[in-house]
Amino acid sequence: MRRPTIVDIARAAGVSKGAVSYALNGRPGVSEPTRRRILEIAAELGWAPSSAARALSDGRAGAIGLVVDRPAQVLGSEPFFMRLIAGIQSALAGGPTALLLQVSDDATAEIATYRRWYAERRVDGVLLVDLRVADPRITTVAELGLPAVVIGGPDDTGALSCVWSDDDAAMRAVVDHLAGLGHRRIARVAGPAEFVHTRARSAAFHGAAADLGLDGAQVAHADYSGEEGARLTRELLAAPEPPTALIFDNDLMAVAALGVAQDMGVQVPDRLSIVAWDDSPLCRTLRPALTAVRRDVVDYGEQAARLLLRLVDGGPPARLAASAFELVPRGSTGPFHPAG
Amino acid sequence: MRRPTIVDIARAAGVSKGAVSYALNGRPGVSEPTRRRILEIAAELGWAPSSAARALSDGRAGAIGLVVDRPAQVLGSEPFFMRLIAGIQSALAGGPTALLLQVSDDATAEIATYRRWYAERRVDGVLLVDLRVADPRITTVAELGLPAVVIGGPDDTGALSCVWSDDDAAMRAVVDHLAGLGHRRIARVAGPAEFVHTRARSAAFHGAAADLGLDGAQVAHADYSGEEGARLTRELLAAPEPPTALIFDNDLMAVAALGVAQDMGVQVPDRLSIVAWDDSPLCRTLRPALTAVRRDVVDYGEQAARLLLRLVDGGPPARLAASAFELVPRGSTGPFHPAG
DNA sequence: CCGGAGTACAAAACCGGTTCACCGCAGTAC
DNA sequence: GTACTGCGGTGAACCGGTTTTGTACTCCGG
Repeated sequence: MRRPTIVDIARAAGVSKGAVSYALNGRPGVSEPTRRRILEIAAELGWAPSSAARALSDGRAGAIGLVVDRPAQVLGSEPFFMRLIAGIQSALAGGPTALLLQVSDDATAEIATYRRWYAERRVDGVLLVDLRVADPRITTVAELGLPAVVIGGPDDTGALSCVWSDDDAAMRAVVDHLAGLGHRRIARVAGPAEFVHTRARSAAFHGAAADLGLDGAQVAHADYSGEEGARLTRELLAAPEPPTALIFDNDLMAVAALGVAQDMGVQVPDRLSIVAWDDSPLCRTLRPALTAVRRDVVDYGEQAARLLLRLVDGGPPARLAASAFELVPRGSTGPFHPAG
Repeated sequence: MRRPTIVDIARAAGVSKGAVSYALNGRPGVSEPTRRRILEIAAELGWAPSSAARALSDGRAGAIGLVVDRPAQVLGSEPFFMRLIAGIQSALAGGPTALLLQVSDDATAEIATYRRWYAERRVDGVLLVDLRVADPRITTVAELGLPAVVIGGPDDTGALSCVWSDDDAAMRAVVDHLAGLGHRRIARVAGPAEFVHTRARSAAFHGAAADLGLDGAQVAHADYSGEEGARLTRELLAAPEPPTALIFDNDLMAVAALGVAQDMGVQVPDRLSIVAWDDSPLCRTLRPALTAVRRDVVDYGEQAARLLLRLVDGGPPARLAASAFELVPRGSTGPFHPAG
């Protein structure tokens, strides 16, 4: 049962290859009856265009690429990526474009992947996630002329298109929320400082704290692991004047903090408030449930993929703001009660 | 800066296309000096073979496909998939094969994806995950003659190759562990019954319980969400003679159980022991830390991808046992202490 | 000195599509 | 009646590789 080609269709219909191609692509050049006959035969034979042949002929790969550069361990516990991918898919669904995924282990390999994909004409464009400060990927894709959309930004993206989420506004909402509950000493346990979104949030954090006249605002950097989250929480709480509220860059570190607080006999939320970044089923499920900053990650990915498709199609570059963050207050935040 | 083709190389070297192809592929047909010259020029020009042209010519797509068919929400909170993908990647790393990923929302769409990938010659083979009872994918890929490796099994895989993990032995280890701590009434909160691995674990669970003469063994099915995990835990614990140990099919439901137990004033592990399936950073991080069943998921994916590559290369079908499960006892399991 | 084998390459066919150039024919304008 | 136009198609070139076939030349034995 060989896979049929347009030659098979042409033979069956008694026309030339070219006519079949016109008919199948809905272009002028064949009469209506002929077109119908060809389409019928194609359907009957179960024909689908060879992606390789089409790619070779029209110079389109029919695929976009995404490289995710985080350790496998971390990836597993970050709901963000899978939801992002689901969103990308929904933008691609039904269309002729597929998603090429690469999970990398270091930034150099990631760059090499982009170069290889470009050289092999495997992708028509790429999505860049986890933007770093002075990210070499920016210059690489620009140099190659490879269409790209940064998921993140809008700073430090060079001239590239991007879809960004307003971390600044979200962070201000969080700090407002905590300050409104009476907190004055707030600490942030962030991801690696090399990520642009980490810096953006830290800047927003300091800005909001300054605006509100909060004195004890401090930032500590971790690697998103529970271990480091626990360690930093312990250190912060052991200080002479410990913070009364902590803002974490992911849910896992917040979970670790919950455990540390329990070990140290610090009641949450009465003696310590906790906020997680990016809401997740886990945040909802924990006791106390975690106050979290939610955004529509699926939509985020969908918008990025859509923009990339337009870009590949020759559309103009753009810098889109994705749907806004939303603060979801839950049991892990509350007024500070010194006496427990 | 056009991407160089072998014609460019041929012109620069003053030889024919054919000679360049021979040289680049290390086949006889060109002299050593000529080969060296060609390779040098190719390197200098930064040449890489067009995947489309190669695919068209040798009938290989240079890619394998994976369809994951779970709701985006669930996917995000299951560390399994990302780690599996990381493993697949490490088998593909350095080679000429890429990974095509599809996140689907229903089984019908998944089947359609396989058919389309086959018809478009987009992939050389596929990986099947989350095997279902009487899974239509099995017959589909068999009918198409599309090389496939089932990640799961070894039952219900038809004639397909598979890489499986010994859920039976793992479950027996868990039940032994709990029985050794004195537990007699054990319940299992499982994933959907349509998954083969769910059934396998349930069968093993009942088998182990029977072997040990445990009377109160029961299984309840959920959808992996915290909500259902919480609901079923509440129901189970509200029974006249509630189980003293619960085994969950993922970590999120176990987290929910922890919360419910806390709400009901049931101490873990003194009055209730909890076991999670597939260890995760979350299990380590929680207080109490969750006793869990660990397996090397990255290796699992790597083995599956390797087997598929061999299959695509004409290798014989195989049914491989992946690296074994390991029970990791932590604070969530212990002897039953009626008096707290 | 000739036939046969082997070497090192050239030339062309092929994979399965798209697209361009051309062509016969009917209808129409003049 | 002729020239022009548009329609509906054919045939071939082309995309960038691989593979097959063909060929010029060298080396060797007899």
